[in-house]
Amino acid sequence: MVTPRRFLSDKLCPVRAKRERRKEARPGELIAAALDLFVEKGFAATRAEEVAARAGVSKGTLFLYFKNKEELFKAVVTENLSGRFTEWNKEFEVFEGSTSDMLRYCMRVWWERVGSTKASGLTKLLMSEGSNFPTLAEFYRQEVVRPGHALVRRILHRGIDSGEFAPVDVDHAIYAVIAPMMFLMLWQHSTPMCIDGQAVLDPETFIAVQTEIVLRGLSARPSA
Amino acid sequence: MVTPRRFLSDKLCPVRAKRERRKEARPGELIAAALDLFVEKGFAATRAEEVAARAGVSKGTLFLYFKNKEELFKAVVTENLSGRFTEWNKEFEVFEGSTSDMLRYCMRVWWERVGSTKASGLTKLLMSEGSNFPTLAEFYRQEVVRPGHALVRRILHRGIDSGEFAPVDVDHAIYAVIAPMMFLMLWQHSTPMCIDGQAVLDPETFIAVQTEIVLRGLSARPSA
Amino acid sequence: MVTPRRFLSDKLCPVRAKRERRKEARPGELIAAALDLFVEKGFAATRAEEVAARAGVSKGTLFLYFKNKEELFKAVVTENLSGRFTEWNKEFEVFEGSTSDMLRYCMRVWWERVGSTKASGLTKLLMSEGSNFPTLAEFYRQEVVRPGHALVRRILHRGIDSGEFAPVDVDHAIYAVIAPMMFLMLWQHSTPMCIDGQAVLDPETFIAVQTEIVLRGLSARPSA
Amino acid sequence: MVTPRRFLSDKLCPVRAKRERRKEARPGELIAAALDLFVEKGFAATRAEEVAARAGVSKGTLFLYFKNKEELFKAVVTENLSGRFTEWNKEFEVFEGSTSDMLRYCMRVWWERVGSTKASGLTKLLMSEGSNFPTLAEFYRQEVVRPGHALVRRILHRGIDSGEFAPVDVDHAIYAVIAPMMFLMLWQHSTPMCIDGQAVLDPETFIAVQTEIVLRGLSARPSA
DNA sequence: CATGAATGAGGTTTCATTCAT
DNA sequence: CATGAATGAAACCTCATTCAT
Repeated sequence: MVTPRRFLSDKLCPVRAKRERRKEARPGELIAAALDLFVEKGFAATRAEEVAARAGVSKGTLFLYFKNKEELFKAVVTENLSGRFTEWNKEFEVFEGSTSDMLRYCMRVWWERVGSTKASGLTKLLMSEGSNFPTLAEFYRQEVVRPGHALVRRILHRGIDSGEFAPVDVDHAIYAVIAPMMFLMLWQHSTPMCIDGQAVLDPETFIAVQTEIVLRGLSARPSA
Repeated sequence: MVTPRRFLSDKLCPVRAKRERRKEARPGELIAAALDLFVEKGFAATRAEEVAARAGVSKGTLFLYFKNKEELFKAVVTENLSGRFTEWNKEFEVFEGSTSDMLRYCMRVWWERVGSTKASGLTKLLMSEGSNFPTLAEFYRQEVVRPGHALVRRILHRGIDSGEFAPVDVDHAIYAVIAPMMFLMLWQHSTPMCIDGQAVLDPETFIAVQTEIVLRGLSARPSA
Repeated sequence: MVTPRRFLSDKLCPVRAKRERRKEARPGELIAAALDLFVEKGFAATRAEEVAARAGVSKGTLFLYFKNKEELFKAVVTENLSGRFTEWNKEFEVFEGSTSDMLRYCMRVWWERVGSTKASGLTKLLMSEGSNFPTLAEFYRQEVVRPGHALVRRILHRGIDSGEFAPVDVDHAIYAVIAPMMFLMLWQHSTPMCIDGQAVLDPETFIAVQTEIVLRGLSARPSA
Repeated sequence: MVTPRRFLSDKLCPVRAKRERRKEARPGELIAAALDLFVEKGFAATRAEEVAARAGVSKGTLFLYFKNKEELFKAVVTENLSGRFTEWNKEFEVFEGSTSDMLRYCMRVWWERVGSTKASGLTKLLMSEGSNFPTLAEFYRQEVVRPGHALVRRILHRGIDSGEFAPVDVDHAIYAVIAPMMFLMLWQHSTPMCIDGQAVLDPETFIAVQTEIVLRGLSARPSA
């Protein structure tokens, strides 16, 4: 993220200047702190100063790295969600095996890398506060929803093309795949709603079961 | 929408001054306006003055009827959610028929009277902002979650006692019933997340399908 | 500025409620305080809270009457400068006498009602800070410069049409009239530049002398 | 623009390292950049970092050469205005010819070396912001106003002593000489006030005309 | 009862200045 | 010498809540 102009002298001086190391680490630390707080309290209720404090810097420093709170939020989304789609797209390009396995793999990987992490809270945040912050909502749609849908769409097309899946309206079928993910994300970040905080839903089982249901629904050969 | 406590006396004295009737209607109008705005923008982002304006009164009047914003919110919850449990409990006490039908009826009635109304936005609100307003979260748990769970628990016990349902851990099974409701409420109030606002999920079908799935899961006689 | 809804009851109660009287007086008090401070310190250096304090109210009250600092400034300009042009235009429409006398009258009246008052500081302010606040500069151009030029232009045209003035390029001649005004305004508000604050320039003499010079310059009959 | 104090040694050692020359040029480059920005935006609105950037150095470097923004401003004034008085004083000491010609020369030279340059913006700046920065105002009075007045005063005394000028109160007459200069400086840096930015006033003509007017006014022999 | 003027704590953002490297 | 990361005081503006009328 930062152009390391001192590459040569760094070689000569392997113990990089502490200050400079911090400088490169700062954006990441701030983004991490912001992710925590945004997920915990929402966008509006998170105070810039608190993010800075959690990252161990002062108020002013935050604005040294991010023009304003919205840009900070966008960076959080980019770092934790949209930035990963290129990697995922590549994985799926080289995937060999049935499309059913591909979808299973997709769901599992999503759970491991997003659903079960704090990043899933960002989705909930957008659902709650999106209408109050149209800029953020639009950014999220462009950077996360659109590529996410595209990824799922590709899988569905692959299945249909190969004859594994019945030919359905892909644009609608997408939601059958995404709905369980959405639900899990919401559920996870709404535990305060459960009395006594009982953990009742086993997410991995839920994902597995829902995946099979969806697959059966999509299958070209109707289950007997 | 507001329980008219003086209904009878109104009948006896039909010429009651219009102004006085307005006076009695005030809290209800404020609650209705508040419901709209809370659901639309969330608790924190809703300004007291806007609620008052939508109810056609001045800012000061709002605080005449409700000590503060939190009390207003509690009134909204009471009026739209918790206040209805007594009525529902009664309905279910006199219900005759199989427990499966009872559950089907429960789900349908919930959808008609809550799920499809603005009141369902309150649940989403609590999920989003609950952690920022512990008092409200606690109030909601006591007034809505607890009686809601109790209602479902009673249905499940009835089914188990009658042999219709397999004997399961009721405290956990509750969530199987509630989860689809929760999901629908969240989904409904998060449409901005969908690209192009495609309406994809038919709520009534969703409820029906999920109900049958749950019933099959609960059934004492394993589906062949 | 405020619709007095209580006209009748005011009649019955001639000692208007103190609070309400204040309410109607507030904008004016705030504008007066703002004029003082803007002229004294400039736009950027004047703090909103200080304006409020000088008007005897708190920070928040200022923003009750003016959306933001720029709107406050615009109100100050409107109240003290642009609002007066309609009155002036009328005066000049009914003016009888030579155009030379009309111009003399114009200059004298300008000095009495603007040049010698704090309002003249606004012009200096715009000259200094206009480029930092393009919105304000544009507003001032539309609301003050344009009608001011129009007024002078009309006088010049009248003189030319009547044969008193030589036919000149009016758009340029305007500046011959305005320049002495501008200079006086700047001079007045820049006294700190004079050592020991010696008052050296007698404004009324200056205006009179400059007026005659301009008149001689405009005259149709060349001075012998 | 910067007085190269090491000029001679540079000649003796032409191969002096470029970096060192830069080092000596720094203050001058910073002062030049600061002049530009101060004149363009004013003192308060000019950001230290922007000055540094325009001079091609980092923020820290600026404060290496100038203790703070005020000292930087003083250096700008010294370099562009007060530093020149010694040179001018010398020129006038050796001036031969009538005092009228001396005054004409003075005005012309002032226009060429100050009035028409960016330095003239400093005067406008002080007029606008002087009251917000008393230290700077005082500095300017001591370093520019005082020697400027002294210069003019000497010319007037010379004329009176030689019988060319009528014996007048010199302290007041000074302003007759200075006023046109001030006006031009203000006018020049306030173009945004003109509608459509019409250039109307030809400065050199203005200076020439005003000079003659002043001379006639000062002359010992009343114009016929 | 009803009003709406007034308050002031609290949040975001800017920028001169310092100082470790 | 030079850098630029870090600081924190200060300014603008919002809004829940109070209270005189």
